Amino acid sequence: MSRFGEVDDQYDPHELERRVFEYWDEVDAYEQTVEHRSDGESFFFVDGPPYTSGAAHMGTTWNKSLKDVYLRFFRMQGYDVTDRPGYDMHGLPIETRVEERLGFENKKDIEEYGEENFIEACKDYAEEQLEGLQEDFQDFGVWMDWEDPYKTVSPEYMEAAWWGFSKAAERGLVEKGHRSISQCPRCETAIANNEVEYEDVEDPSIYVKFDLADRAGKIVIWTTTPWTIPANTFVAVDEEGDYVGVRAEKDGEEELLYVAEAKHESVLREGRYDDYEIVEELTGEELLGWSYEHPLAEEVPDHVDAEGAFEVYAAEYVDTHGDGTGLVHSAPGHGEEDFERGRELGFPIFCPVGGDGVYTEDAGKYAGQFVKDADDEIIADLDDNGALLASGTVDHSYGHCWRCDTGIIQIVTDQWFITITDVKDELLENIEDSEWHPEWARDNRFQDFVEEAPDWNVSRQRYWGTPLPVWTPEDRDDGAATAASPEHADGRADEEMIVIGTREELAERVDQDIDPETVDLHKGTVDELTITEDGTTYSRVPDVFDVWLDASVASWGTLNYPEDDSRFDELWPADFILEAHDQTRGWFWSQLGMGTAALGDIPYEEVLMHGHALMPDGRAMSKSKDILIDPHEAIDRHGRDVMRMFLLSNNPQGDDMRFSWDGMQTMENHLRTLWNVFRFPLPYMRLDGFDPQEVTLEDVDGDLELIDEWVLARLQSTKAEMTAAFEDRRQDKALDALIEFVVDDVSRFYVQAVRERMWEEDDSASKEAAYATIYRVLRETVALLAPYAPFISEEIYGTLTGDEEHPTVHMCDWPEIDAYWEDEQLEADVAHLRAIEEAGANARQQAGRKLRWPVPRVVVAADDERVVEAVERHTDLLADRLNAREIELVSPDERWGELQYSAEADMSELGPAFGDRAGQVMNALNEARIDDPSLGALEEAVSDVLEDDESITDEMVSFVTQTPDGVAGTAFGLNGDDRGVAYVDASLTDDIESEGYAREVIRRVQEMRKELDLDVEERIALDLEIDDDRVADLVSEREALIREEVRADELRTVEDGHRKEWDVEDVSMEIAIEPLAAAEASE
RNA sequence: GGGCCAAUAGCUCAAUUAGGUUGAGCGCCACUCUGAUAAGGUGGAGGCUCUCGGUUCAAAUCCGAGUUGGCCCA
Repeated sequence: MSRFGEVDDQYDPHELERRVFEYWDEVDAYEQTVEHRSDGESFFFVDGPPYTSGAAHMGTTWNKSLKDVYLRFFRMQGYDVTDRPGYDMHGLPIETRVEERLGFENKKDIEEYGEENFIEACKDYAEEQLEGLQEDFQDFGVWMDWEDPYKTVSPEYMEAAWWGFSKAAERGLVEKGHRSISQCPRCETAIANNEVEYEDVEDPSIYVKFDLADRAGKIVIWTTTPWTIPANTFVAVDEEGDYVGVRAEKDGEEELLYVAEAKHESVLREGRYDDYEIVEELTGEELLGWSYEHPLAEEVPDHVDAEGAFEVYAAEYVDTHGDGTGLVHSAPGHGEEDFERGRELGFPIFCPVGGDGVYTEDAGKYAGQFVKDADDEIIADLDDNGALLASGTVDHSYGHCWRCDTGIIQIVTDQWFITITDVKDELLENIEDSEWHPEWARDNRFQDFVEEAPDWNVSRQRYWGTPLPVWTPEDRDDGAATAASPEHADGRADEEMIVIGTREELAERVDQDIDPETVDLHKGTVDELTITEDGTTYSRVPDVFDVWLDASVASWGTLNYPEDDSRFDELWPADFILEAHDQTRGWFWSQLGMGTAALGDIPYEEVLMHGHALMPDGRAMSKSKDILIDPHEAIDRHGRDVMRMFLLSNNPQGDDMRFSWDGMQTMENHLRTLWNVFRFPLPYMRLDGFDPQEVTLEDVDGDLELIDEWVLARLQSTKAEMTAAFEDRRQDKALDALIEFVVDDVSRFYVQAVRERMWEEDDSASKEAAYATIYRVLRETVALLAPYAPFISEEIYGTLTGDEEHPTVHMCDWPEIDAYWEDEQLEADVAHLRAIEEAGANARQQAGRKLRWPVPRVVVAADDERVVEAVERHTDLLADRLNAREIELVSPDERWGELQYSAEADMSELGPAFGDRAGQVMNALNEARIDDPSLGALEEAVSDVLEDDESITDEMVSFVTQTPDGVAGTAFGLNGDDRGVAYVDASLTDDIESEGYAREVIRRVQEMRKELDLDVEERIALDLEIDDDRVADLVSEREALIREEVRADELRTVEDGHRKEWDVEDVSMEIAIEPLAAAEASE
């Protein structure tokens, strides 16, 4: 780009972004930036891989924008940043999508289609989705290594998963277990607890009476899963709970029922008993050992038959005040807690249900039925058997498969586990080694989650995943999970298993001949491989890994470790990761678990945890319900920089972000302001041939004016504030600081103040100083903005620097604070002056005097010395900004005449002094009006509310001036504290009217010049006719001023020019102008 | 059902680690200004600080119990 070249009049994000994309491509901006930092200190960032189903939504967009802003920031700070993006491409979600595409209903369809074909289809689908995501991310302006993303389906990445798992196995943390798990009966696989999604559904709610075997009466249980009754093995009670025996009467018949004392009324109400009477009070302990009869003993002849079954036992999971009856039907073949307790009690694990949710032959009468379909029949049978006390329905939340939305069932199957509960202490210690933003996410939420976490079931009975690298002896049944295999009830690891860690090891040990360089590790290939050692042949366990395991190894998978071990030692663990809060149960957790199990360490040092993107009305976005804001629409409406700025202006620490079109518009306005600030000095610099390399700020130091020094001081404190905010991981606060600087300080104040210097036609030191100042300000501002809005920053940078600096702004260093230009006092001074100016403008408006008209004087009544200092040091600047002929200062210990006073109360003083009457005293003080600002006068004015011995002290009040007639006054303050009052004396003199009218004329001529679209330098002839003779005289006194300002070389009658009638303060004027250039050119 | 977080102007958020008369930006309305300006300036409307209790002379702030939303867990 050529320096100070012509730029668009209007900020046009789409055209600009298109140009910048082209430019980046042309100069290999990304590659050059990476190369530029290749000698820097390493910074290891790991990308949490998005799942490759569906397009980028606003949440993903926010996430990637956050990553981009921090990676760019770290780069600008000099780090050599690892920025390899990743994609999570295996797993059930993709399988279900592909099943939908192919019209499959269940696993049988897949088997018929062919496992290998299905895996191929899944791979194609994932790659297809990846392309879409990748295009989106690039389109958002995110700079990562798009040429070489890590993919969880690549051989080297799958090897990283194998390696991690094998390290965990070496540490004895891998075992095959016979456990109660959540099973999706449609997908026919176990799913992890964190894949279970809870939804409100209507289920049966039944109360069942179990006949006691060796005594009179019945115990009553409650369940919402009638289909688990066939597997009932025992009933649990709370040992310390209170229970009652109730003699209940219905239709003339009496029954003796045992339930928790706290629940007896509600249970009897459910059973619609006519009357009842408590006949016995017992503790849970007294119920222990009571035996009962299985209510479906005949229907399920193969039911549990073991010593001690069908008796009452104590269990911790019983609550005598919760739902139900205080007696809990327990089936170790189903529920997780039942299973644990059943195993403690040494019961066989009876689970008459297969992985597809269909009852097996063990279920007797119900064999072959899907369990949920059997509920009605079971309820009817219980009723027939006289065991049903009540039957209804209940609305409650029940677990569903996260992908296909099928209700899950709890069954006991064989699964492979990483027994992270064995290293729970280590996990909790490792958490301490990580720094989280926000802190509470680690100390409360994550720690709680880890403390509660059960062993990690890593096996899935599916196809599209990383195969378990486990081989077991062929003659044993270690295959896909089968229900009910009581012989494995101890659930310990198989001593004879072989766990393979790398492809090389695989090639060495398998019987078949394979090439480790080219072997694909998916099921299609590895299922065929066997290992024969010491006369035993081992075959592979057919399961694949839980997809969370894939992502859990990203910290070394990103480095292609173990295949490539060149960087692992130097880089691992990750310096920084950044994801949304749902990842506490996901990636934050799986990485901690895997890192600890495999290497004994947490794989990341710093976590930035952001929230979710919500709809403008606060609802969660949901693609399936079509409740969403599409990032592409946001870009279409406002452009990429604006969308990024909006997203990045939100707090990234834990809080959710509400999308807002207003917020987007605001950001566009800010960028437009920046654009205007940027393009304002360009024509002047171009005209004067300003060369920032020749004329640096340091060269013009002696010619800098106060306002220049001030804006430079503000630039230093803005950099300090931004750097601190970035280091605190609050890029939103950093952006706020930058916007305030650009919009408030540079655009509204500095540029307003220097424009006249830039208009000067002759060369001047002051103009050069202003050029150098604004150049430095803009040059550093675009560097500060670059991580947020990389496109507009690039264009501005290119226009400012031409070929003199880096090819791209993103190679710049993060601007450092230059102590030389720091000036806190000046910043504070100007803050005071701006407050006074603002008050003065207000007072002017009250007095009906426009800024264009000078006023004879402005009186500043200062409340404190700091204001006095500021005004004394910068009187001229203040007079200029307020267009006042004179500034008069009234110091704090003086009074300006003709003023009245009131008092403002300070509640922090009144409170302790007056107690509960403080409010009353405050009101009296606020309403008081006195001529003399003394405590005595004030006390007199509020004497009604004061008691005899009470007085008002200095600390309690501050006096406030009341505006006298003829002068308008407005209080000014800083940070909410009053610092004084600015009074504008708006009286008129001939001289003032002369200048006022002259300025009115100038402004109208300027507007007419603009209407003709004249160049700034264009000379004109001016024709001015004013009806009012007095005003005409006043204006003619300022003829020279007018001619200079509007560049009127000639004052004469204009025949054919641009002519207009104006009404100025009720005086009508006729103005005509004509450019002289045309005439000159023709001569 | 449990845990964590949030709740302040129409919207987004502040309110100085530890109570003291609730503020800003955006949006809206009116007026005004304009040779960088789809800008700017001034004013206005808009708040039982989610509810109910408690502590205190005094609570947006501290404590307790709820309500709503988000996430997590069961």
